[in-house]
Amino acid sequence: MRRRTEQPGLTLAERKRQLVRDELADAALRLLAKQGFEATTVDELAAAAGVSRRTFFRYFASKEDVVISSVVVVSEGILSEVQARPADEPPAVAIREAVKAVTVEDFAQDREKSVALIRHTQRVPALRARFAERLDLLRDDLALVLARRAGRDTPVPRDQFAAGLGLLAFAGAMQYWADTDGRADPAGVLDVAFEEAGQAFVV
Amino acid sequence: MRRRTEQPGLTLAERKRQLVRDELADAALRLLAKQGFEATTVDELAAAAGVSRRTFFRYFASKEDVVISSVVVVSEGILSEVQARPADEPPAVAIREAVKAVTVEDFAQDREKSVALIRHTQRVPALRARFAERLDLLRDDLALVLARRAGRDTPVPRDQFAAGLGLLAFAGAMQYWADTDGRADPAGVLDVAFEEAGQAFVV
DNA sequence: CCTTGTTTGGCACTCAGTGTCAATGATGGC
DNA sequence: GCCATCATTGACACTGAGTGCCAAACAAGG
Repeated sequence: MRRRTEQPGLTLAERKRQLVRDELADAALRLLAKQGFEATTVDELAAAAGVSRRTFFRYFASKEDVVISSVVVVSEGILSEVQARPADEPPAVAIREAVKAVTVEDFAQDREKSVALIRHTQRVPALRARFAERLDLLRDDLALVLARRAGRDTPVPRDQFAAGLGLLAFAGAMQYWADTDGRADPAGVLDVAFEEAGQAFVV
Repeated sequence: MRRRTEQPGLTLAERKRQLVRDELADAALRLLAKQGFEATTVDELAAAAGVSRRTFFRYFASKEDVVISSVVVVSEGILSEVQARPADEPPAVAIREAVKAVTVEDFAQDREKSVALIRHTQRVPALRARFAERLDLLRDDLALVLARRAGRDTPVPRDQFAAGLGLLAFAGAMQYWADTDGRADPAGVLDVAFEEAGQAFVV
């Protein structure tokens, strides 16, 4: 049976697993920057991390997933942040502040890497597609969270649209931020993006 | 050299090509309904249309494309409709009416097939992903059209958000319409969807 | 030390997607 | 009617993603 042996709440095996995952993701980013996404095979990705091809697919479901995995982490962060915010806050504010909380800490960590990642996600068609897919799935989850905040157990259209527009603002802000090479203030960019998004259909 | 031999503006070769395309798409829809998307191989798709596997890929770039191709047609329709509308019309109205013009005629044509197509596009993960991808690409194009309508030659964030929100409304309306088995009035559904979308960030 | 459960690598396989080439079949000029 | 030309097709071979399966290596606890 699994046994807790460490304080951080993770077993040794789990931390080892995370180590391999990180190594795989890092190696992927490196190779990607050097030779491009489609020109890099899974074999190379696995070899660069000192692991077999078969093992690669035990950590990531697809080649795109190595890159997109960090987006998944951010997604989950956004979801729980929104959940944690006061229920009487308007959806736009809740989403904006949730995104702010997650990304500001995350992007400042390693700006170069974040910028590179966003760039690839925009420019490589396969990655852009996967990103769109992830945002689409996240929209559903986010709509559900918004519904629950409002006391509903199933989302109404407005929940869907609020979630969707919030994520449009999020993606737009990320893109703009990457376009400034990460020099702009993330929080400020997000404020502007959400402000603009709110005006999208206003005459 | 290519010669025009018919009035409709299409050469014989082009119409033959369209015929094969349609046959392929029809066969795909049939097989899809019977055995599901992932359980159907390209070999089967090609065989069902009486064509070789290699030829299939000369008509569609991927397995998903057979299904998504009709979305591409609608996309192009929406783009040119928006372009054709008066430039002083607010973006929300222009997009709404453009979508209305394209879908109402298109969906009424073959309601059963349209509903089935939307359902598959929602339920099959691979198709849903491709749909999200297409909407994402369409958003860029639509933003550019909106920008040009307003006298800009490159989109500002608000163009992006207006395009994005409009497509959210479009997708939401399609989904709702399919959920009513195509019994609801498409134009009415679209009006409601765009109205709701406009309220997404309103307190 | 032994047992039990997990991780790993190797192998084989299916299937999507692409390049190449030779055969076929229109189409247009003569 | 005949020939040169260009597009379409099918066959073959190949790469690369993703999966199932099994046996070896490796922890961990009793």
